[in-house]
Amino acid sequence: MGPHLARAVSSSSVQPNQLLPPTIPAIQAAPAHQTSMQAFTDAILTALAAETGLARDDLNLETPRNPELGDFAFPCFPLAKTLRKAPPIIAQGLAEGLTQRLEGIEVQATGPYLNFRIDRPSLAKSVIESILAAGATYGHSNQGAGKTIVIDLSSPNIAKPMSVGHLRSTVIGAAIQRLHDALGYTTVGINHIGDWGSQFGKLVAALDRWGGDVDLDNDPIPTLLKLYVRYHEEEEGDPSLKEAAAEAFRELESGVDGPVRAVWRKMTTLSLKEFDRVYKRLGVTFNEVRGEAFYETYLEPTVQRIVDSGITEVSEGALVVSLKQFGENLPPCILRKTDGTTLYATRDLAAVFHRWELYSFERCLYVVGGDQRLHFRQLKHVLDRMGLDWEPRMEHIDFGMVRLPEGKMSTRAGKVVFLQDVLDEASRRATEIIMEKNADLPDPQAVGEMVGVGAVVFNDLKRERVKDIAFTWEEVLAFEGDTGPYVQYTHARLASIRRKVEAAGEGSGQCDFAAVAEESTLILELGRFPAVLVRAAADAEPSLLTQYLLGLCRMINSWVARSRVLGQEAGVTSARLALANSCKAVVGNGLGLLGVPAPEEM
RNA sequence: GCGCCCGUAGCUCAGCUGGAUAGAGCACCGGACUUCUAAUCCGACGGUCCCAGGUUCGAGUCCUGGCGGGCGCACCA
Repeated sequence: MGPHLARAVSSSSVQPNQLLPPTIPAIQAAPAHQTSMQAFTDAILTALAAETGLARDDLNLETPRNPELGDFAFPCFPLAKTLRKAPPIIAQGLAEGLTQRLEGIEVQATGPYLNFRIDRPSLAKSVIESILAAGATYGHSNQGAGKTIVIDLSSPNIAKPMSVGHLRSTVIGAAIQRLHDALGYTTVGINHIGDWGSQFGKLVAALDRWGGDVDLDNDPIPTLLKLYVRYHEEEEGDPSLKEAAAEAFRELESGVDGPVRAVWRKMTTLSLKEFDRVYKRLGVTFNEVRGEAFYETYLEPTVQRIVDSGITEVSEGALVVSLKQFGENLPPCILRKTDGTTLYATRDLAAVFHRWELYSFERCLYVVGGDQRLHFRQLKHVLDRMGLDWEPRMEHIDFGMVRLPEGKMSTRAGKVVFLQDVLDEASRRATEIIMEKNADLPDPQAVGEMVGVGAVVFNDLKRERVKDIAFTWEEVLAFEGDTGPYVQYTHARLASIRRKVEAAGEGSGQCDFAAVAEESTLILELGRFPAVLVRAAADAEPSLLTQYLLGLCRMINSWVARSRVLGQEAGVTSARLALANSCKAVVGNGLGLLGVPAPEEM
């Protein structure tokens, strides 16, 4: 079980504005063992360094496209210049010396490449044993020990239902957090709730005017949404509404704890309660759930601090930081409007200062849509102008928009797909399929929820973050091919194999690793898992993991279709079971990090 | 108008931070369930890697300029 699951507090028990401790890395963090694969690559690199006289860090191994050629390859092109020889000659020349230095690794020069092939049985033994020894922590490490990663994720606006668009920040952010947890970082997941701003003036004013007609306690969010839309519409013909909304926000921001604030507080509480139901289904928890309102008391000091740094100016009545030096057409960052109230940017600056002071983070990742690139660029430029050297640690982890085939989603215009509906439908469809395919399964509803929600989550994490997604029901409800259920199914089959073999009393003897030695592409892929996690975390790119799992499962299913575990010679069954269990561990760990449930049966 | 992001098979996407013959899934076609889950597997089909230059021993990958799509451009969040 990953450290992230050890987080003591779930969002469902969190009150707004409550400060909670960050996650603490597990005491018996993943063993600092060198992964099996690194042992081999290290040996090769050391030998190469010795043979060429070059620094190890300058040498790079790659994987041959064609696995027949070898397990690892070293292209000799870069050496051609310094050695003044043709790459194939160099490869030829190095091969002999390397062969002598490397035991159990075959070296072959193929044209300009040096190809390395690890002795099959030792590869199988080494990788499988190291996976089974690490179990649920295989791929984990403590490389991030002592470093804190702050992740700003999900961040819905209260009084609005979550759309499929909100899923992305939540699911991508949560995966990034789990990846860092697995690598031993201390992580702080912050849900920065949008509960502040002039839009809430409108809502308060709307409730003030028509609140008597509606029942807020029952189905609060759609009710609030309707009020908001109505206010927007009627505002056109009645300018007094606009003034009433502005007045309400001014009162809200003035800090007076009067009726306006009471209404606002009620909206917030009701909305958070609704959101928690979705978070629970997604298996997402936060270390801090904080509204923008939390930073209320930090706004003045923040503005003052920026003013004191001498970079502000008054332009057209507003207090701004000019960013002209970063681009002629770059708009300034506005800290305070003409009427004295603050903006989104002001609150985000207050938040990032607060986070820096609290955590001295290694990175502070904002998992926010790509439509806000300019906003984050501006914030970073402000930090830069203030001369803060930690500015590069603030990163906008942007992602593509979810669009409908007919265009951009708009809650106000009713062109929107609600997350709740997607999860419900996916869960229902999955349950239906289960009852049809696996009638004996005890709790089809529960498993259907795992598979349905898993499909939706996996689908969102499948492609590169920055790519836009055109929402189609057909795609989120796909359960075959490159989908979450495909990976879950692979896991369930492996679990089934283990159950059957154990029930038959087989597979407990000595492993004959030669029996699985030829599955080297699969085994090499299993060995790559730790490196995938490292890269996915560094790039804040969960799709590296989803894509890896899809490829791995293709190999696994192909192998399972070809070889049978049960009923072989004892050493063979044991070895195959060990391989199956290794596969199950990797798939299970991978799914866990993505936040996709890994059912034992489906 | 300016800026940022994206452009790979009919569709949705990979392509390991410049390397060997560009790979999957979906769709379509053909095959495999008396044996550990057929949400699977095996096979066939499918490509001017948007276009034009440039850098390099080598470019889908880097640079420049176009084209197409998306997003954004001071008192919204």
